[in-house]
Amino acid sequence: MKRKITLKDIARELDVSISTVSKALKNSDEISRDTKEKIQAFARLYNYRPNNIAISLKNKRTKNIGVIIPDIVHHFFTTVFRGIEKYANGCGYNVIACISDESFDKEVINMEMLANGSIDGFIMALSAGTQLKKDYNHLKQVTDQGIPLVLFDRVTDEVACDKVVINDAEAAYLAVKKMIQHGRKRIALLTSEAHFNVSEKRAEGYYKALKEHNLPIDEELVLVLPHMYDEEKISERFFQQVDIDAVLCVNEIYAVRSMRHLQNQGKRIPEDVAVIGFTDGILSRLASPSLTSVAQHGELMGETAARLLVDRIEADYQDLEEPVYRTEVIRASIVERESTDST
Amino acid sequence: MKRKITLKDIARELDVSISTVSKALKNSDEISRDTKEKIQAFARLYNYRPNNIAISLKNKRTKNIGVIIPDIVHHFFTTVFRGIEKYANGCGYNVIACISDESFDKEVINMEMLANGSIDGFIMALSAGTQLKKDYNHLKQVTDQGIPLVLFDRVTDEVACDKVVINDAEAAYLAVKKMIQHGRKRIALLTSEAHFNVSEKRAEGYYKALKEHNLPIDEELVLVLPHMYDEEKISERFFQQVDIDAVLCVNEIYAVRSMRHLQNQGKRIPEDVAVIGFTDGILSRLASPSLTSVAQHGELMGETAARLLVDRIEADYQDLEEPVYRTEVIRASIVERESTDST
DNA sequence: TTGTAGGCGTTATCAC
DNA sequence: GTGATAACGCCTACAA
Repeated sequence: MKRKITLKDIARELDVSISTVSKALKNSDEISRDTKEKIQAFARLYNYRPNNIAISLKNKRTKNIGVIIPDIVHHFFTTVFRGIEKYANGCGYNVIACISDESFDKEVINMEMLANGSIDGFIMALSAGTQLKKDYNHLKQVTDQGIPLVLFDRVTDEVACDKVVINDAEAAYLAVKKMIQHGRKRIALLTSEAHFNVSEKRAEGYYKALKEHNLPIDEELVLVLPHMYDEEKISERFFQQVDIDAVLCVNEIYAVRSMRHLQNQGKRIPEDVAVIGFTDGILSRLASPSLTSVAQHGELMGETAARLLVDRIEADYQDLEEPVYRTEVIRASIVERESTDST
Repeated sequence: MKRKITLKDIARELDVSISTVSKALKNSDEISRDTKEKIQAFARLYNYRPNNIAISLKNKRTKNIGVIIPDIVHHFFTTVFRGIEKYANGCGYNVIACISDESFDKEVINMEMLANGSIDGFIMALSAGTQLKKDYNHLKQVTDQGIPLVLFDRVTDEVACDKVVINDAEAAYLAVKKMIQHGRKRIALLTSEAHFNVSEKRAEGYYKALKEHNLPIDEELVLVLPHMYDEEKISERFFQQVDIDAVLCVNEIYAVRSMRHLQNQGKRIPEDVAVIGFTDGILSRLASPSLTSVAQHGELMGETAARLLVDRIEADYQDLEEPVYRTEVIRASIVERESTDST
């Protein structure tokens, strides 16, 4: 087992000083050709690699990005993560991932863990717990220390930082509008509890579309599903009770499940009921009928967030004066499949 | 913007030496009560946190684990990741994630990036590219340097290290056997190219079950799907040509797609054709009919891998002599749903 | 009880 | 051309 070799080791072996070795390996022209060649050959032979940790300490930058997401099982976060990873690796950054599990406490712990020198900046989506508690002190502490932060998807106005969001309200509006234009009149909304602020935005778009087309707003047609609790049964009962000809669901899981319940009741999709979901993931593609859905372009979102962050990290050294924060909007698009009327 | 505060800052402000501060914050009883209280109060006020990087450099351990997975969009890897994260965080470790994207080159680059001091150990599943190339030098280099490595799922005998696998062959065997016992006679296998060694194992179990029950082995019934290339069309044609009463698929995507093709041909599931998939993910649960599938217990797999790794990392300091590597087998189980005959 | 000094691995500055 | 020195932030054996 050959241990890691350091500059010091090389210096000792070759009987030169550490700084000579350092310079030689950087091909500095302060060093004679002979010495450089000797040192470089030796380094290659022993597979010398500079120690990242030491470099981090010296440079006060780690080339690591901390990512905190609420959940990794949801397709959307997974694709965002992938986008971040892709862009970050391209710039020579590693991605340190933490999962808050929708919990405020875990989010705080993870942030503190990473903020003490492990990373150069954060990318995160707020956990449900945090949104519920409306306590953003851990975020403020981080930004106060001058650590760049980019929020995506689940954001808040309370924290000054760069943000990446999708035009949730508008996308929902367009989806509902599309169904209305195809003659649908009784359109249900399946959403999750309001403290997930994206759900709120999507509901907003839903209501707006109804109003604009003079359709009555019937709260009976809106189902707010509790998080992780008996969702299946509740939504099944819901569909037995309401009389509808279309549904908008705030994620693809709800949408696929809705289709199942409706089909079990003998309804045909899309003839009797049209269905649109959010998150254009694998579920939407493989469902039968395949699901029309709002693509959130998670990978692009991740790349954008990573770009904003890296920009901020690398600019930080130049101007220290009151930064102007940006909010980038990723435009969602509707992918039409079999669960809605073809145009 | 209050910058990060260091021991040195505290020492200067309070006019004591750095080591006094260090000791006081560790509550050493070398330091007088008075001094300790003064220092601790000050540290709390300014929210002092030791710099992880400096500690890593000093201790030569980072409390980071590097995880390299081929893909994060597949449900299985996601759940494994989650398991790793869970266990690791519980022991105070962070998880640095890299995605090899099934590419040998990216795998090598990621490993090198992390091996230079960023992490205390690796957990990984081999990329398809690596399995195809059969070049494991990057893994050997890592283990040679004394960095602990745990392989999971996609492993190789060529590298001496801890491993976590599932009993793939046996699970496939049991799945096929179950279908045979229900009277199925013409059982197809949908698998992926052989260099994904798990596919090979699963095929092994398939053949074994057929042989044991004296069913003819008909290569016409085995479809090897190329990776990412026209999978959909190829499998559709396959189902049009063969006459079968059951299918085993090596993942849930294949399985759900198979059901669709079969249903489109007017076949009823499970009456006409029984279907079993691997990976008991959300697709299996939400498919209609819901899919009987082989649960790989990814989260448990991740936890197990993390446990092996942490054990190894923390033992490393005691005994340096030829370690005995372990291979843990996670037992897959069959989750019965609607796509097979109920017992 | 407190402080000094050396070291972790690297780089940058400056002297020889 | 080469080398000594200091510094990044922290820890600790040892000296005072």
